[in-house]
Amino acid sequence: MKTADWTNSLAIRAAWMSFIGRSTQGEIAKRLGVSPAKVHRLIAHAQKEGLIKFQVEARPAECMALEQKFADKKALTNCFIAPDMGPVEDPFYGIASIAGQFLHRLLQSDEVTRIGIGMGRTLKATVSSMPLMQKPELNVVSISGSLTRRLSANPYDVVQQLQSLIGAEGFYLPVPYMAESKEQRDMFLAQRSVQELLARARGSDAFVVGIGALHWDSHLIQRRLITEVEHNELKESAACCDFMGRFIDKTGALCPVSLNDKAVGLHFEDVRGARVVAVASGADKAEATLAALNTGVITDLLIDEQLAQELSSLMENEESETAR
Amino acid sequence: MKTADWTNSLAIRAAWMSFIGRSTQGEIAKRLGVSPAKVHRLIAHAQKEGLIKFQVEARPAECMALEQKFADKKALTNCFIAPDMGPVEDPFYGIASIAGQFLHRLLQSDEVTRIGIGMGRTLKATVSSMPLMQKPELNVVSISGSLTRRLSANPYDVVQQLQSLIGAEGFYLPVPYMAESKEQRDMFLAQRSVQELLARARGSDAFVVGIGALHWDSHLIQRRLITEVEHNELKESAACCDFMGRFIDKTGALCPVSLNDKAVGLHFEDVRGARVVAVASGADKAEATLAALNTGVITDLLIDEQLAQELSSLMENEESETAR
DNA sequence: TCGTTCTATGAATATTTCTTCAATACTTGG
DNA sequence: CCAAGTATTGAAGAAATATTCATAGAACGA
Repeated sequence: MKTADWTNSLAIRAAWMSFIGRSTQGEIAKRLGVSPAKVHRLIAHAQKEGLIKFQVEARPAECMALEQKFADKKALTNCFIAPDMGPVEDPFYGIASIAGQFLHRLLQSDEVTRIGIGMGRTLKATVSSMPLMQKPELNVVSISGSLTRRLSANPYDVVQQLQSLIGAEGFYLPVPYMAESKEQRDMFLAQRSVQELLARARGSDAFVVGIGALHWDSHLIQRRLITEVEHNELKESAACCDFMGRFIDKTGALCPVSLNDKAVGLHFEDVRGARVVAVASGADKAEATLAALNTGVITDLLIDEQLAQELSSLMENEESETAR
Repeated sequence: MKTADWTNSLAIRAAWMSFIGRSTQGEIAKRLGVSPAKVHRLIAHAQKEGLIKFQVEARPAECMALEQKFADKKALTNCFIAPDMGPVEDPFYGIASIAGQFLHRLLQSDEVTRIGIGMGRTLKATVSSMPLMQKPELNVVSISGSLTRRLSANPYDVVQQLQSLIGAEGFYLPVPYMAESKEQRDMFLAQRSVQELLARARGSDAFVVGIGALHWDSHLIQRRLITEVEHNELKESAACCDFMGRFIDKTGALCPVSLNDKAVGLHFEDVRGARVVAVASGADKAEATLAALNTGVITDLLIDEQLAQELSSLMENEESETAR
């Protein structure tokens, strides 16, 4: 056995003894014939490798109450809220953990043979926290262009990652998220290969999408996916959400902006009626999330508690406005 | 909110912050506004409630090598070996953890709508370590009598536990594991209800069974499921394994003992060809496990490393004998 | 072969987690 | 309403875990 293998094996064994067997590192050290410090390092190594997964099989009552509320008011099949954990190293880990589990279950079930995947940091983190699984017959397809306008690869693309995680086949859409113009979009859409990929995407059994907020620091701006001119146009309109590349107002209606003729990916109307899982996190996504929910296409909502809190109060306002 | 609910909610939140958020108990205490000692107690509480699950997504190379060997030599679909963790509080926890995960996956998949369940400590521990899941449409059926000869309930019966874990319907076989005599067995089998239950059991998509070793301290003797006379008869024969209530020798053939006309549950020939998952642990089960494997009905084997080691050397012997 | 650099190790130490203990609050039976 | 028992609490101390540091050993280039 090679040294690296042997070290790894030892690390895994130490991890088992520590987490499953609940032995102390001292006991493990004695049993394995190494120093306690080494045991600690072995376990730390195994953790960094992502070999060890924790799972808390419950959520605080406050979260569950909000889940119920959202599910009722917005007719959701499922709603899960990751508890707020204060300022931690990785702010996505909570939502990623809960969404990862959900997605894992969804993909295990034999209902899904083809899954359409969107983009975003939260989605990326979600897939990172999923346990290994084998489901080679699954099709993983991109539902939106996954390049920047400069045609460089988008670092938040998750198809690749999910594909290799489950040993499945992946289909990218090698076009930008947003075309430069309506004409350029039509040019992309005229391509046979793009048409085929979009048709394939449309035929998915389930979709997993992120929700984009519109702020100056949102990744659309930061990553130069849209120009400042386009952004100003958005600001003039009532747009508060980028949902699947379309810009909508808080009622979930499309806004009359030129950008709405530039997205290359699937339209949210293309997925209406299918299983649509939305994953989002951060209180600043509240308006956007409400807007996306109001399109009525989302069936499953996975968010963190901060967003949930904010969303809850926004929904209160929405109701009192409607009542008036 | 009631006090108990609130405490629980707090415990769950503390658990999230500790395990998912990786905060120290001190940080959590500050954030939650309680003393560090209380945080520790909250987390300990959540652990005792079984709300926190650990998972090590890998096994040492030594285990995987043995898994491969067994899968090849005995034509298994799956083989998993739980790493040895030395003397720990609960010696079943390792195998239970790995078998629980396996069973969880098996039941998630839509292949299984009815599952036949055997008996035993290892099986009991396995079900205990399974995560909560909802699958109310699943049928859980007992494949063997689950009472003692004195018709008291058997503490190792797992149907009840699995049933309530997944919110499914459970079917017991309200007869002893072993009848007192062939005649008594026939009397039980003549009962309409028993026939129906056995027919239902036979129709299962998958079976999960334990493997019984024959020692003086085995639970057959200890729990007075057989008499000393019967046991002596077994000793005269070459029997080394109780597999689904039938006594077989190391080649997997039925032994000519009167006890083999007394089991009330399904015969292993009834399940041949179906998915048969065997769970066993402990080096003293090695002969019995080899015997059970040699019947050729087992498709999936879940054992611990001690048993695997012993089984491996027994298989070496078996081969050299056959070669002769 | 030698020297340089980088990595891996265990002892020492700092930090965190867990347990004990004394004190207080909360039940419960009279 | 009171008293005795029981459960809960935080502080303090014990145990375990994590980090630092000095050193030894391997890997690489000359």
